[in-house]
Amino acid sequence: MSAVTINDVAREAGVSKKTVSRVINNEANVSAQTRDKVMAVIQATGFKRNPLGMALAKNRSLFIALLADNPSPSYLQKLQKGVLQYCSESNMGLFLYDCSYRSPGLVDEIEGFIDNTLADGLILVPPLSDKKELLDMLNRRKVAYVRIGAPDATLGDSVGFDNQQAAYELTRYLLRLKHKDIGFVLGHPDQGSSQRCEAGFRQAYAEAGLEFPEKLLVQGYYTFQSGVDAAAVLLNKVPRPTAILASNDEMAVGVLYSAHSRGLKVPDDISVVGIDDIALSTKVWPNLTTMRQPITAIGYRAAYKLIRKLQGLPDEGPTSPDADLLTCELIVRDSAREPGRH
Amino acid sequence: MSAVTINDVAREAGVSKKTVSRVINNEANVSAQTRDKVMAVIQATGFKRNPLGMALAKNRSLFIALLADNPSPSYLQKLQKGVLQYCSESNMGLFLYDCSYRSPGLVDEIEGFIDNTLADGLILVPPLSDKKELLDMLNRRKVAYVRIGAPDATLGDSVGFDNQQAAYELTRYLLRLKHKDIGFVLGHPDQGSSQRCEAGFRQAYAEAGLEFPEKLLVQGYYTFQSGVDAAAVLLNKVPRPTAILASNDEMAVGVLYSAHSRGLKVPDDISVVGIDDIALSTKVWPNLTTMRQPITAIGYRAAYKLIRKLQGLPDEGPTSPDADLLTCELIVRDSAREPGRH
DNA sequence: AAGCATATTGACACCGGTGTCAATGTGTCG
DNA sequence: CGACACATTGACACCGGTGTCAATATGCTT
Repeated sequence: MSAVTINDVAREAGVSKKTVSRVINNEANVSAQTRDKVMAVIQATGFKRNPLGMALAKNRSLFIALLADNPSPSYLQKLQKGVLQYCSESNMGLFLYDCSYRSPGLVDEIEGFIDNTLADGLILVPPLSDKKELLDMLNRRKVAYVRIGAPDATLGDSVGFDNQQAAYELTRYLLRLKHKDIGFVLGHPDQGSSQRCEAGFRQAYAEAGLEFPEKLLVQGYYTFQSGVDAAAVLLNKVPRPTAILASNDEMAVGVLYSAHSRGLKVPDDISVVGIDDIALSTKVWPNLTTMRQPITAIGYRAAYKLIRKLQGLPDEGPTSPDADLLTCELIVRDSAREPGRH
Repeated sequence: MSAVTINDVAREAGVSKKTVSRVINNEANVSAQTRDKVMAVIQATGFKRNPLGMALAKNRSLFIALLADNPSPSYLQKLQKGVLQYCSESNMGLFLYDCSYRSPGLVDEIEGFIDNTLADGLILVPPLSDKKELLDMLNRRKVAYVRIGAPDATLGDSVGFDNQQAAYELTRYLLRLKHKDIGFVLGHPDQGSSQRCEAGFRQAYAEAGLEFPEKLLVQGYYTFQSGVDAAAVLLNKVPRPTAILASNDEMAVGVLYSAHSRGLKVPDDISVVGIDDIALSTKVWPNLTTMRQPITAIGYRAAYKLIRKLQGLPDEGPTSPDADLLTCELIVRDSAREPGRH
């Protein structure tokens, strides 16, 4: 145990606790002489302030929590990494909490979690970040939070990326490759991102003056399995689409799997593309062509926003209104090419 | 904020704080009448005890931390899930801390983390769980921990699974399929598990009365990329091995990738098997034949052991000496078959 | 040198619980 | 009925910090 307390330091330095407190908090109005003396004792004794004592006194725990249900482990992993990074830099602890989006007691469960940990703030991962009842509870309890996902002025701070843009550009890329019959795998119907992706597909078709292939739009749920299932439907269509665009990479990998398992070659027989660029995307063969979402950067920025807010410090990041809508980037790899060059 | 404190409850119920404390801690020697009265007030007010106040008073934070560096995200994900599950059940918070095994300041960094969070105990994921300096520091600081990995009486509590057995059985499976030239991808040389795997390979060959193919033993590091690289070496051998066994699935997936990218068909041209059974193993094509390690169960049990110890309660799990060495199971999927049936 | 503003410091209460110990109340026994 | 064991309860200090405010020291003005 870090046995040495503020009292020990005070006694040793011959000053009051409060003065030591002033020194360790870098407060003004401490004479240089006193400060040096106290600092010397702190150095000598190896004093570290006890976060629990401080938390109790300040009514601020110095912990934040990452709340997630688990659509794509690979995505979460990257996000977590970014969050953790800023937490380390700012000496905040990160709690992890897994919950089930569909659980009926979800809001109560999370309320219990907050009571148990007194986390100062939360980072909400989709689909939790769209859950109105949850946000209501947090607002009522005055728990700070930052949402991962598209900005929505009515829902509070968020950091996300532009799904519509991503889907739009990716569709344009496929159209440019001369694909016309493109199958689309939608995301989870409850999540706003899914609708924005769809809007992006449609926008690209509209701009190209092509009719949108309504029959090739299949529901997915952002999971690997839903990608497999959606592909099973699309690959049975006659004529078969020459390319499939999934709303995230987790599903795109499912599509890839489905194609392989019925003997199709990717990209010779069919092109497959996704959105996100998760670790998984470069572990499958062929590597996935995708729109890169800066997931780790999003996690980092979300933690930054939350912690700065908790500290009462201004957000000193980029100040443009779109600063929290990070941009995507087309990553061309090996899973898509022009059709019919078999 | 959970505005209602123990003082409010005490005032409302007309008893002392201490009596309320007794009630919420289920202590003996409180009259039924008093208990009921206090309980009623607790119900009515929705009182929840403040974990920080309690932590400070008891000098126990009610948090544990999962310390990991990150060899295989998919593995960590599963482990984390098990740990989280027991934490939820026992109302403990779980901190996450990412660190780099190779960082020279690792031990100090972790010591700083402990000072910052006052975590009661740690769960150490390999390769951290084999790091002697780290364990020494934790012992000196009297921080409780449970290691994930093979039992080693000199290193403290651990939960793990029997790598040697896994590698042994998997090798036997390949030999039974009539493979003779099997390439082996070792794990990280610093980790005990890697040596145990190797021992398992050798044991299976020895029992079968076959000479062990020393030339087909290639170093890996438990990462995807190291699997890709090791496979590149093995697939260039003449004659080419008919099967490759990687010491974990993350590397096996790398092998799979390597095989695909040079136009080999799995399992027609070459069989590939791994150990662990992570989520990734069923997202690639073909699905990986592997030895299933009950990763989530290991995480759960590790959290159980740690938390029971912190609570001063006995470990009521299975009492056999091998209780913490969980057994593996062969999962036959599509990545291995008899050689030469092309 | 007196008068005043300002810098420095510490005493003390407080955050929300728990531990110790003494002060009661209650029951049993002789 | 007195003596004693034991159950019940509360007063108070304490865990390790921070906030408030008053006391003292210092510097500047006139």
